[in-house]
Amino acid sequence: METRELRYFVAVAEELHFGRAADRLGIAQPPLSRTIAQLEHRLGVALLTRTSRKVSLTNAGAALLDEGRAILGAVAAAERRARGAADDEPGLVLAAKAGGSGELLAKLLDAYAAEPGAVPVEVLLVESRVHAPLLDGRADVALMHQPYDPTTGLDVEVLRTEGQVAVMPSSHPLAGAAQLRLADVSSLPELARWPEPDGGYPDGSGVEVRNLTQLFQMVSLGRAVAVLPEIARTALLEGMTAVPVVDAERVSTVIAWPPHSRSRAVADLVRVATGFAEVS
Amino acid sequence: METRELRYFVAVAEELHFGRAADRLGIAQPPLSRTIAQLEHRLGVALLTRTSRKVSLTNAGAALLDEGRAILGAVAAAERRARGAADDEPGLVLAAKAGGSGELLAKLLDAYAAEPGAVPVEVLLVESRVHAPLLDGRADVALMHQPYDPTTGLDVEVLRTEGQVAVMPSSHPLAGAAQLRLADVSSLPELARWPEPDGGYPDGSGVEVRNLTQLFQMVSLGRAVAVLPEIARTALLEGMTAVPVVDAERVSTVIAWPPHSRSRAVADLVRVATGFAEVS
DNA sequence: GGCAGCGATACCCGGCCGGTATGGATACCG
DNA sequence: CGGTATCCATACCGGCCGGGTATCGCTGCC
Repeated sequence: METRELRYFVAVAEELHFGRAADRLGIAQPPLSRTIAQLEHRLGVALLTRTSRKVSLTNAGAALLDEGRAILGAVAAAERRARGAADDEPGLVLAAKAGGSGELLAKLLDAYAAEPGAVPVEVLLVESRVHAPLLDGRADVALMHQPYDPTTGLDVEVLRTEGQVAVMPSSHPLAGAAQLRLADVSSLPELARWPEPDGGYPDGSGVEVRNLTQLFQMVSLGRAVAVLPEIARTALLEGMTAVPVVDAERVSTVIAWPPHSRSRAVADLVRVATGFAEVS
Repeated sequence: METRELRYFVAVAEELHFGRAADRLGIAQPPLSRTIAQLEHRLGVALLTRTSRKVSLTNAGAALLDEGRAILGAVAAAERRARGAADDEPGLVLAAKAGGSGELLAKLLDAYAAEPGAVPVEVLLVESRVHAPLLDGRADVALMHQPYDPTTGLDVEVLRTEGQVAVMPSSHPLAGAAQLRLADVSSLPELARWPEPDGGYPDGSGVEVRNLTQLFQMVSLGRAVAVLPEIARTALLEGMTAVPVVDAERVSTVIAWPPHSRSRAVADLVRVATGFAEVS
């Protein structure tokens, strides 16, 4: 199976339309049809069922779509990393969620910079989907949060685990409580909504926010409530209160890297991170 | 980058010899040289340094070799799984180390079989390198042991963690001890040697064994000593003694599966495994 | 200095990838 | 109910590229 075939198949499987897929690939439709047919023939299984009006995936097709996407990502990552490794380990790229664990990040960078043999670390701040830059090779390491960020296909080490707090305006009826349960909060109409992995928002009446700055502004305006890791306490603004949510799932801050990364620098960074996470 | 190019590059990088690599690939040497040169040109980096007497890897080449092997494995796995998914989820293949955690395995199979919607489970017993069948698609799930088996690039759940014991002939001078430290055992000349991941054996004077049956036989013959997870106690033969090694690293039995495996059956099996591991 | 080994280069051929034109099936519409 | 638009498959053709053989150039080594 060649990556060309895989690219073509993924395009068709995503569009479920040969014409549009061919368009997206920048080729004509007939060669695309032919290539898919050849692929199916060589695999010995049908990947798509097509009537002349509708294309849909078979089981085998669905499986191949999943794996194919991962493979194409890995190929892109391999190319990028091979190019990057050419100029003698020029530095690391660390991805982190903007506004995430700022203090931990700062400590990590400082501690690593003090290591003998440390290389320059570039920080790549992303709004969401922190794992994406790891999978396509734009970053070498990432700080992520379980269970929020998918860590599938990555190697991880847990750095810190913490409970969660409900962050709300100090004027909120629940702000006086010593502690809350998830049920108290989850049904609130002003519960802020975060983007799903696909970029859309879940249903609900709360405001839609994309990052912590927006959220905090909304909370301080009295228009939102959210459940966040305890560390968010350190960033509270005027007029905001945090109340522990005792039965909320515990959140782990993890450091993650792609498997098969034998880079000395990544190994050092992970060691430093896990090392000082224990004493702090 | 096409998988053909990657296959060719990996062959050359492993052989460090264009002629032998071409032979292994079943093609002539000139097209191979040309393909590698094209790949380097497109990537914009040198992957190999060749004098007319010696071929060696550059940094970029070493990086690409690692990732390339993983990608080729993933491609093979994708093909196999696509073929497998064709006949409507015919069953699961579970890989486990032969003689490993037999009792846990039996309980797992029983518990899963009792689940509603359970599919037939085929057990693939392997001598070593349990992760290999997962990576190339021959198995869907595996029981592995951390830190012995590499779990890089896999998703895992820990099932059980246990200490280790030194297994030795009852006649051994240390057999009377209530407990031992690693230092007491690691320097023994009769310490059995296991294959490394590459199939070779480490240096030492102890016997070379390939599986538990061989090892136990050697121990009962008075010719070997080994450090094993506690569970090995249940399988001791006549004339063998197990003594706890208090400072040995704790060993975790984990259930592992390839990332991006959305199969219902795998999810069920993992749930069952983690569920009863807690109560047992 | 001759020779053996190895990778690079030169050149040719055939297959395959991509293009255009067209066919056949199906849903939709007047 | 026939016409039409849409969409995938088929037929056919041309150019590129992947693979082959022959050979060159370089480098250790006896």
